[in-house]
Amino acid sequence: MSVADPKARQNARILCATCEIGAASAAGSGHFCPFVDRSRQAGELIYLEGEPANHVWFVKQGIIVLLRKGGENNAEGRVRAVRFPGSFIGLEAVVTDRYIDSARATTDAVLCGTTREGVDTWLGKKGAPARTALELTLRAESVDLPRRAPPDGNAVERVAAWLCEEGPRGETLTLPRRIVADLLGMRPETLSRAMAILAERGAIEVSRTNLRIVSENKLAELASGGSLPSS
Amino acid sequence: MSVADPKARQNARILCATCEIGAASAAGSGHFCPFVDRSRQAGELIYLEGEPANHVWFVKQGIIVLLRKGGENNAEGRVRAVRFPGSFIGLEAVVTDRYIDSARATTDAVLCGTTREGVDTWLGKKGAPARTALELTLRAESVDLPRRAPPDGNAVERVAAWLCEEGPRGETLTLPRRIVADLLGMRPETLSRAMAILAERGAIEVSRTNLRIVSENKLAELASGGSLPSS
DNA sequence: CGGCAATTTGAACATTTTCAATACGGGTGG
DNA sequence: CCACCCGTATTGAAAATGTTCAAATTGCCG
Repeated sequence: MSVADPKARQNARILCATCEIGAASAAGSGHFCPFVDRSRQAGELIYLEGEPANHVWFVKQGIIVLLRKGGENNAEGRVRAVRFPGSFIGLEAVVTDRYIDSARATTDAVLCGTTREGVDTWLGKKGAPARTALELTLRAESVDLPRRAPPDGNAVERVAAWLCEEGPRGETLTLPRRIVADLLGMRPETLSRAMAILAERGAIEVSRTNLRIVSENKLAELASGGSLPSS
Repeated sequence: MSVADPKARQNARILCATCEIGAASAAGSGHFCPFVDRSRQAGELIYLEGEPANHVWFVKQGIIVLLRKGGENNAEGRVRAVRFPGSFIGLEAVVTDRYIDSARATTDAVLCGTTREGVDTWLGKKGAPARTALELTLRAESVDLPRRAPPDGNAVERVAAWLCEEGPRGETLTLPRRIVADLLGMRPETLSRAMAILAERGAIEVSRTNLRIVSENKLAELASGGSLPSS
């Protein structure tokens, strides 16, 4: 079969001489590259979801997984994406205070890192088109909720978790149920049943066209599997 | 409860006078904004996954859903994300030839659009730091496969679809099964069983540590529910 | 060579999907 | 302004699917 040697990309290493970041630095305002090499061992945690986003990294070698737990439940978070050499990780630092995922090296890795201020300077003038586009893109990505599947909790828990996150923003509550169901990785019928249960438990009030959060506490509790499961 | 009026954001409209894009344009090389207003009706398709990415849009008003079908199966694609005023859609045009999602207005909407060349000029010099970062971010995003869930097909179909997309790149084949399972929205045990079935059907060969694609055709067939389901 | 961790396998159980039928609610035309 | 229609949302019951938990296997690393 045509699969390339699996080790090839894993061992590939970006050198400063040929690095896009290095090249960009020469073209940028700073005229020098603020990123500094740093090695990580396989399995090592690079940063943790929710902690202050003080650093941004560029992957030069190795494979990094991004995990997101979203709500406050499920202990460790699930893998959301995989990053290879040539990608940034933690770039959300440009638009948020805290990391939106955890990052962990799955192989020995070489990362080039700099501080939040470092990238801030490196990116050039705020309000420039490319920088504005970058920020809007990162911002959109940071509120995208990872596609949820049964391993993330059952239907009721996922709906409750979603309402905890999205509810306060209030925007998505008017979306057609079919769309919400898609986002939560379930069928409209399942969403409907889950909302009926949340309503029955007094966490929300639903009509066919409206949805009102009655108790954020109850919602949070149900999101993490609380309340008697009953039946 | 504290949910803002649901209609508020939906009817909010960004004006050129206060638009980030407009402001950025003044700061940019072009010194004028290449984006032009265009209205869309609720339900209207804005662009289709896979078609040439000739335009980029900025959402000024309304709610847009992004759908992705990924493989060749499931007819219409599932909602992957929701975009509100203040976001770009179709910005992948900067790094790819074709749209990676379909976009559809769920409410009446006002979009500001320009051509691929338009943004290209607007973004400023290629190789500048902010632009490089933008491109790397978009590229990473465009290969991210959305977390999968049962509505996307059963376990066997999802694994087969994943192998069809990722297999040729070969990079992810070496990832620990537990990580792959997470990405596919299933438990490691379920992944294991699914791969056993694919192997039994002659689509792949698996050992505990290796995975080789034997027949891409069979894989594609199984990805779309083909072959006798048997049991 | 031995121990550990990841993967595989098995069987019972829980959940979700399905498919069909019903009930709404908004929009249309009279 | 009201009756009627149509598509979306809800409900029900059976079937399919995935999860769970435990046990066995295997490969890797020291």
